[in-house]
Amino acid sequence: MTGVKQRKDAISIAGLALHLGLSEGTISRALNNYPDIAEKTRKRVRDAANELGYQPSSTARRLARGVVETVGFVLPSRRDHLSDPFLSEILDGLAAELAMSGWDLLLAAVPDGQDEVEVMDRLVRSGKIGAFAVTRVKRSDPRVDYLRTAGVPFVVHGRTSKHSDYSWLDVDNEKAFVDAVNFLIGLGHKNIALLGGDLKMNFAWQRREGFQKAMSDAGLETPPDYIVDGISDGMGALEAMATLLALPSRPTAVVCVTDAVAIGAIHAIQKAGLKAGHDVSVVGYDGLPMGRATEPALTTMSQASYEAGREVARMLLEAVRQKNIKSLNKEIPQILWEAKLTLRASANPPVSNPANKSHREETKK
Amino acid sequence: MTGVKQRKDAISIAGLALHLGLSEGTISRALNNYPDIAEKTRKRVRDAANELGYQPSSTARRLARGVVETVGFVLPSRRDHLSDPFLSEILDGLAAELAMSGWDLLLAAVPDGQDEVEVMDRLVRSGKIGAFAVTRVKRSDPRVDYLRTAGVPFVVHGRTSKHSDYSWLDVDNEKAFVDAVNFLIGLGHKNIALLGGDLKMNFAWQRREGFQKAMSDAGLETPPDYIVDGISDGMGALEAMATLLALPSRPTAVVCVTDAVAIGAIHAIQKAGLKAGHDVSVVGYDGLPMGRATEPALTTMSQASYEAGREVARMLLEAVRQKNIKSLNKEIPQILWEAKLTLRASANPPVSNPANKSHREETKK
DNA sequence: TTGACATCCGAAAGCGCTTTCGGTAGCGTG
DNA sequence: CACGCTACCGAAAGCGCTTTCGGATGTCAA
Repeated sequence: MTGVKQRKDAISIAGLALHLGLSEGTISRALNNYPDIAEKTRKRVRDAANELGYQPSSTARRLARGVVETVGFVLPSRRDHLSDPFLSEILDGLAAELAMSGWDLLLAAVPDGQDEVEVMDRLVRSGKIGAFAVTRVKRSDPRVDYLRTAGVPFVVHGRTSKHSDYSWLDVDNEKAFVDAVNFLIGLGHKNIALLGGDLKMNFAWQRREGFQKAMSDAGLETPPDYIVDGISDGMGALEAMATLLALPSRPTAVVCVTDAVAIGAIHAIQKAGLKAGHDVSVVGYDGLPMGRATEPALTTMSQASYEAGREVARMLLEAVRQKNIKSLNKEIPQILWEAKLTLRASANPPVSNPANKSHREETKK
Repeated sequence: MTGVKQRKDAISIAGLALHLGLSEGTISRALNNYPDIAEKTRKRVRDAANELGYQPSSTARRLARGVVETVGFVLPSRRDHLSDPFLSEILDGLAAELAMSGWDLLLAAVPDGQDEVEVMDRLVRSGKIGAFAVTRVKRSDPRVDYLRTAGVPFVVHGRTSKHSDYSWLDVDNEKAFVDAVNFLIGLGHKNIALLGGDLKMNFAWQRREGFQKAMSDAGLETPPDYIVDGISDGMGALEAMATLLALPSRPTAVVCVTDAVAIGAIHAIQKAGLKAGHDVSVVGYDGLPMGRATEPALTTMSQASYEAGREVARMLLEAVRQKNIKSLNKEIPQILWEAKLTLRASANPPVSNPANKSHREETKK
C-alpha cells in the first residue's frame, strides 16, 4: 500500500520562488497566465521553469484546485471474455486525445467478487477520476444506469437500447448490416444466413436487426435455421458454419457479426470441401488486419477504433466543460458514424447466377 | 485543462470527525491502524466511515504522504504499429494485481512529435506515477536506458539484449523455438523455413536465434532463402510464404514468429493449391484463440499474457518495497517463463516420410 | 496517597500548490 | 502637488489528509 516517494531532486514551486526572488503565488499566477503578471516577469518565470525542469506536482495542484483531470476506464470483466481486438486502439485514441488537454487515463480492472459498478463508484468517491469512458455496452447496462445518476460526466462508445439522455458515439450497426445484406442481394444472393453474436451486447442486437430488416425489406424469406446467435469467437463460428453447411438447402452467403467469426466461417467452409467466396460468400465486420491475409481475402465492414477513441475523448472533455459552466442548454451530443464496406474476394455472386463479375479490393461509401 | 470538481456530497475527514466528536488526526490514525488508538474507538470510526461511505481523498493522501501509488504504462507509439494482440490482456493483469494493493494504472499515449522517453519523464517529474511497466522492448531500447538512470522502480515484460541490472519477466523465446524446430525435426522434417519478425524487437531476435540453434545442433542446413525476417502481419506472411513456396526446393515446414504470421502462411499455402499440415507444416507462436478455428488448426506455442501482467505487477510492487526499505541486498528478480507447445493439426510428418502418424490436439510440457 | 507509567487522544504543522485580497509603486490628470 | 488609477506583486488562507509531539487521563505498585 505504500507508494514511491517523489523524487528528491524534483524542484518545487518554493525552490523556483527562491531562485527567482519572487513569491510562490506570483510564480503560480505567471505560469497559469493570470493577467496581473507583467509580461517580462512571466517570461522570466517561464524560462527559469524550463531551465530547471520545473513540473508542478499534479497532486498538489489537484488538491488546491479541487479538480481531477483524469478519466477512468474500467476494463470489461474477464468473466464475459469476449476479447475486443480494438480495445487497445480505443485506449490509444483516448489517451492521445486526453493528453492534448493535460488529462490522464486511469485503467481499472474488476477484482474477483466485485462488479464494475462497485469499482467505478470507488473511483469516483476516492476522487481519483472526474469522468468515465465506457465501451462494449450491453443493451441494458448497469454501468450506464449507475453513471446516469452518479453526477460524473461520461461518454459511451456504443449505446444501450434506451439512450436518449446521455452522450454516446456509436457506429450505425443496423445500417451497416442492411448495407451488407443489400450488397449480397445485389450480387444475386437470396439464401443468406447470419452468424450473430451475443444478443445481450447491443452491437450484436443491432446488427441482427439490420440483417432482418434488409431481408424482409427485400421480401426474402429467412428460415430460422439461417439465424444463429451467440457466437463470440472463431471456434463457435466453425461449428455453427458446419451446421449451416449441412442444412438441406444451405445458404449461398453468410454475414458474420465480427471478422473473427467470419474467419472461422471461412475455415469451416474450406474444411467442408467447399470454396469460400465461390460456393458460399462471406462478409465480416471489423476490418481486422488479418482479413486481408485470408484466402479468400475477407469482405468486411470497418470502423476506425483509434479515431473513435479520440472522438470519445473530445466529447468527454466537452461534457466536463458543459458541466462546469452549469449551462442550462443541456447539449447531449450523440454521434452516429457509418461503417465502410470494404470489398474483397470473399463475396461474389452465387455460382448458379450468371452475372459473375469479379470483385477486386476497393472501398465503397 | 480544467477538471471536474470533486463531488460536493462526498464526506471528508472533517465531516467524519465532527460526526464522531473526534479529531481528524484520531480518525486518520484509527483508519490507518495506528497502535495508539483504542480498539473500540477504532471500531466506532470504522463503522461510521462505512456507514457514511467515507472514502479518503487519494489526492490529499498522496500529497500528505508524498507518495504515489500509481504505475505508468506508455502505450507503444502508433508509428511502429505492430498491434499486440495481448496488450489488453497484459493491461488487465497489471490492473487487477495492482488493484489488490490499492495501486492504480495510468495509461499514457505518445503524442505526435514526442517520443516515449519524453512522455515518461514528464510523468515522473509531475509526480503522477511512482513506477513503470514496459512491454514489447527492442533489443536496444531507449525507454529502458532512461529508466535505468531515472531512479524510478520499473519492470520490463521482455528484455533488452543486455539485461543484467534490471528486473524483467520474459518468456524463453529461444528455447521455445528450439523446441518447435526439434518437434518438426522429430516428425521427420529437414527442410524447415522461418518466417521471422522485426529483428529490432528482441523477442523476434530470440526466436530466430532459437531456430538457428536448433537447426545447426541437428546438423541441418538452412539455405538463406529459408530465413525471412521483418514480417509483422498476416499480409507480409502471405507474400513471404508465396515466395517460399515458389522456391525450387520448397520447405516442408515453416515456423512463424507469431500466430498472425502463421495464419497468413496457412492461407498462402492454400492459395497456392497446397494443403497446410500436409504439404507444408506450420507452427506458430502466441496461442491466439483463432488458431483453434483455422483449417487446419494451428500448432503453436503459447504464453499466458494475463498471468504475465499479474506477475509483472507483483514484481513492481516488490521493487517499490525494496526501494523504500533501502535494503542493501540488491535483489533484481529476473523471471524466465517457458512457452507451452500446443499440438494441433497444422504440423505433421512430411508427406514423403512414411512415419505418418496423425496428431490430435493436446498440450505437451 | 503519591508517583511512575501506559494508554489514548487532541493540537498543530506540514505536503505543494492555487487564489483571493490588499498593498505598494508608478503613472497621468487637475 | 495631491489625487485617483492602474499595474503588479506579496501575504496568507486554504485544499484534505498524515504524522509527530505532548498532554490528559487512568492504572498500578510502593
